Amino acid sequence: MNSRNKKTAEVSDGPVSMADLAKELGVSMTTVSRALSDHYSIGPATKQKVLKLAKKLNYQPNQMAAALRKGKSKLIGVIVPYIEGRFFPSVVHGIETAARKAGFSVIICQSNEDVAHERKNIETLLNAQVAGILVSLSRNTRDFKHFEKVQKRGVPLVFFDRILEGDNVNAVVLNDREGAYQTTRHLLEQGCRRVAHFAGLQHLNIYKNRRQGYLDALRSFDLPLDEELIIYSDMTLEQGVAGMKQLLALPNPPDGVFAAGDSSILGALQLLKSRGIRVPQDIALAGFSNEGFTAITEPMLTSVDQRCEEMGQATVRLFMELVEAKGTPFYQRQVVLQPQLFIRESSLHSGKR
Amino acid sequence: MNSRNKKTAEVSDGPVSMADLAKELGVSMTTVSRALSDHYSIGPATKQKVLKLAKKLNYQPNQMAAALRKGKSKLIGVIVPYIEGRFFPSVVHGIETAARKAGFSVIICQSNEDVAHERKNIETLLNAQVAGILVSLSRNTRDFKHFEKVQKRGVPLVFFDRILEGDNVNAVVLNDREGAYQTTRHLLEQGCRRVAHFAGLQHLNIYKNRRQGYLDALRSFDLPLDEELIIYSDMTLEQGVAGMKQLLALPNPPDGVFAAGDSSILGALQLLKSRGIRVPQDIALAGFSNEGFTAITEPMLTSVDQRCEEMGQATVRLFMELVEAKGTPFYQRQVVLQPQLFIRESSLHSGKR
DNA sequence: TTGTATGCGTTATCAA
DNA sequence: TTGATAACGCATACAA
Repeated sequence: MNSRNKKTAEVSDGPVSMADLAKELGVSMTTVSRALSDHYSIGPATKQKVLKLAKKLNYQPNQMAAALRKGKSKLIGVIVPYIEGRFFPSVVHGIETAARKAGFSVIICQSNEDVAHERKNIETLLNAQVAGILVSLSRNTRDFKHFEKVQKRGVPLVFFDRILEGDNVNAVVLNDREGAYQTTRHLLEQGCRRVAHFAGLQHLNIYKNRRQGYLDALRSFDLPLDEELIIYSDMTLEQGVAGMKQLLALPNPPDGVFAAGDSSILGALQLLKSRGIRVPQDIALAGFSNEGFTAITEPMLTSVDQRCEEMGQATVRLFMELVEAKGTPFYQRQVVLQPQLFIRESSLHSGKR
Repeated sequence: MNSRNKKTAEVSDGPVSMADLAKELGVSMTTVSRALSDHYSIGPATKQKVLKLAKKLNYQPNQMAAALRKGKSKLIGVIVPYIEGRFFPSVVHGIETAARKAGFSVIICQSNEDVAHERKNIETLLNAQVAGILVSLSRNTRDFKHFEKVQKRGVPLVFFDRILEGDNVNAVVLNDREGAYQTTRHLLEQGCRRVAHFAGLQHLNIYKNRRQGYLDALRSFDLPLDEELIIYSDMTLEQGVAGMKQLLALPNPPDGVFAAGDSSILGALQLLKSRGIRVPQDIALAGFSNEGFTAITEPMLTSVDQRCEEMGQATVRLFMELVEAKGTPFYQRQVVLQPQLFIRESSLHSGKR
């Protein structure tokens, strides 16, 4: 016998189970289960009866039990390097919104830019029986090993933004190359002839591609590549300051800078202002990410928007496709979002150069 | 018989269960369970044996099963109005970090500033058998009803930042009143004598308390309260612009503004600059939240830091206390964090006024 | 169309 | 110190 006495019409709180409904109605649990899950073989009358009582008693399915039984929960695991700045919070926002619409909840994990954390996160999420894992790689992730376990278990895996290229994976990315190309071309079209580039870690797809786009644009203008105009760093604000100093110290300084990140271009702007160098007249600037502050600085900073929300939504959508394509063994898809260039004062001038 | 054949020394992927370990070692599941959960009644020898094999076979406990059995998972539910700007992402960052350290994962929910969503979030989290719920209220939450179910179920509930006052709840808040008091006093000490206030929705504790702090400071300087100097709004940037216009149109405009939010003070700054009014010489400004952009504007904006990270950590810590105080029926605690005023150019002047 | 019985992987109760 | 066994709540194969 059960420890708590079975409720009849009695108002008792605590979760109502399918067994409770079955007992109350004098039917089997199977019937209740079928009614609730909209199964095909069930009489419309019984179904209504069950649903009505379920509503009346405020029945709430125990997700854990269902998950245990099915080996899959209604949880989606998300791994991001961190939750700060504009990009990741916005993507997570998009993911959460889209996931909830599809009936999933979202578990958040941070890798703290560390592959060891990332590995642990994977374990955690698999133990939680998540229905899928969405991940943007930590900066020091360089191989795919810890993700193989996920695939072996048949858990849908979607990468976004920071991915390992070359591998056949499902991913949602921004067309970083195109964004960088457009931005650099824009600077050239404004009259710049020596455009420098603040580049990020080149093993990350996003920074590699942004550099490529920069190079593409130079080539399209038949301009030579000058390696001393490319400064590699983590692109913090401080490194932007330092990079700009370095560029100004060149015998032939640039007349424009395209940075693969906004913080560094902000640093550059601050340095230039402190030295009385005019932006954009003397040196034009453009960044990447469309951070909130780009519309606040003076002059306002030209930058590339990464479609954070859309990326989150697209990632969930791709996950859903994987869930539905269950049968298809090697469903593979890459979604590429188009960046949007926001042209602001820092790169606009009246074409005197 | 099982569908998949029991592994012996065979290398087979797929999760290893306690039963697998038991079979392999020729002991009972109970023993394995005890060894793994560090139970007291188990021989050190057997324990080691079990742990060793567990490590070797990379045993991973199925959290769902444990959760189902115990009625509680290792998941913490977090409900925030949205995941954007500086505050909520940072708090979530702090929560996630602290929670993971304690062995919990975090499920994120957004209420989208809507109490109906908030109700749904509660249901979702309860169905997921979360071990606790941490919540910062939506702006239109005005009663406590939907949280009673949580308490009835004995699920620890901690509010942070935006709370319902008066009720006996567990909460972590910033001392908003003190922060506002310090900031306003600072403006007064700088020589301001007519300080205006951009106030937020007064049914929210945070904005009510910030207004109180403002009033406290005026009183401490024996200054009269002039209601036309208090502008109520949602404190967006646009409303900051509009509010500033309204203040300038007064027969006797203010010489300082303290805003309960940074966006609105930014709006004010932009308007003042566009009209050639000097900040801080003509009008001094100070905001609240210490948003990233406050250190970027010209002049840089004085603002109050809300200790986002600490708030997240403190909230998790309070949750953990509740878990441990399981026995104590009416454990109640409020944690109050001290704000930190960052004084920047927008409020500093050489004391000529 | 409905019901019976079993198992998902743990933990807890009781007995040995 | 150990083990056998029964739940937790749900979903499904199979029988009726």
